[in-house]
Amino acid sequence: MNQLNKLDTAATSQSGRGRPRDTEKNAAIVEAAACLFLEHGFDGTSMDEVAKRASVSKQTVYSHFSSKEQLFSASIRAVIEQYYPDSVLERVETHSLEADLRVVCESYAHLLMSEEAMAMFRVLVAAAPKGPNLAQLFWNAGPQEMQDRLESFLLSRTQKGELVIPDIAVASNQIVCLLKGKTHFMRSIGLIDSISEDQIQRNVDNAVAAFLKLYRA
Amino acid sequence: MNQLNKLDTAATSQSGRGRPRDTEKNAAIVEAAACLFLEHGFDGTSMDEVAKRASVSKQTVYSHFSSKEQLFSASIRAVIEQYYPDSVLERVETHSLEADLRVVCESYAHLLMSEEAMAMFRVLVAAAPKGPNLAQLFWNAGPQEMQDRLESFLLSRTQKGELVIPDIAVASNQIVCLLKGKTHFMRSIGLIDSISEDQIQRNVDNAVAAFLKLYRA
DNA sequence: ATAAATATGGACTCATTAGTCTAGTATTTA
DNA sequence: TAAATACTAGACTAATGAGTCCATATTTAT
Repeated sequence: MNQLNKLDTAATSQSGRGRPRDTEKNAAIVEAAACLFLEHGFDGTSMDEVAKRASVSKQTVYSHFSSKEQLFSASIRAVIEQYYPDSVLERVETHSLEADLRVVCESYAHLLMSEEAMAMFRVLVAAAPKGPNLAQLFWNAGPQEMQDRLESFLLSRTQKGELVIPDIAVASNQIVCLLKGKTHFMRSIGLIDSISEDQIQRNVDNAVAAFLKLYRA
Repeated sequence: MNQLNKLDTAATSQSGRGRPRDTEKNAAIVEAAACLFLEHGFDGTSMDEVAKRASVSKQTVYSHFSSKEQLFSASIRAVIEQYYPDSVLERVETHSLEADLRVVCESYAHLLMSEEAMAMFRVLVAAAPKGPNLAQLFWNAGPQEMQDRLESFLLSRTQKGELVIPDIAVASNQIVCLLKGKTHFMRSIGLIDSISEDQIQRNVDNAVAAFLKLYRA
């Protein structure tokens, strides 16, 4: 299997003269590829399918992206980039600690368990042998970002004296783990293929309760 | 992709007459297949490789297993069956609650994070589209089994009055989640490819500390 | 013995798929 | 207007891999 390294450059030349590449077609290709890769994985997606879905000739695909690996990389990157976990934290109405914590947890639980996040996770698991580049990218844009915001939330509540947390990094990690529960694992291996709002709420309940018992001042 | 259903019968006929199938060859095939599937996944493993590795002709492979899917299923099943999470719980010397809990957690953390468990997880994630059969099998033999034993341990300590646990199922789940921490996730996507004893210990420390704070009488 | 089954190794079919090539058309800039 | 590049449709190459076939040898029950 090809590694997915720094060698991953854009396709062909790009000097002023001649007809420029069609950016809409480029977008269509990336969009189609992202969709197919996320649904069927790397091996399960053929370049012909991508071309067809993007309503573009196969040659055009290869004119924009030099190889399947490169298209894969670009597509996953694109998905990750547009994947802004919106910052609930800045919109939290300060009612009570518990109420706010609940809002944050609910929001994160939905994000963690979304169809898109699960699909991304599965694809990255399958792509793991191709090297850590994509995984790193995803980690920074997704989980790490989320964790940072969570930590700043916890920090502010600590400074208010509402929480007492010896190690904030550990604490925010615990929240995430508790929110996933066993559900994330079970969905990953296809043991269950959707999650009910009910189940999410149960996870949130347990996480919030446990967290408050651990760290409430 | 073929589903992996009940239709999964053994290969050909099996009536008294004629040369019987060589059970050693059968074992060699399963062994080779299991090893290759776990290392390279379903798509990444070819039947020729399996035959070669088992020192057997390709035809023999097909005489024992009617298709690649069936061989896959049989191999993974075999691995799962020989996968007895040994019962630390019955060998726990009753010192203190904390000491015993620590032993149990350490043992489970090592199991959860073992190369074999991670490989199995990755394979099952990739095989998820083939249906929940294998996932179910794995779940029952692995995580579920582990959880049951953990619950009985917690129950006995509850009955001794050392712990106060409103919902034992939830509690044992929490232990497992805390033991995995973010490490399991990161390894799944290949962001890190091995785990240090040190990191395991940190996870155990955190899990035990949190758990005792939550449930100690 | 003889029939029925397995085992071997290698050749074989057939489908899929990444990637290339060609020939013609459409755009864009110098 | 001419050179340069992009886009299209489809044919093409080359490799890979699942599954089959065959001739031959071996093992077993009747």
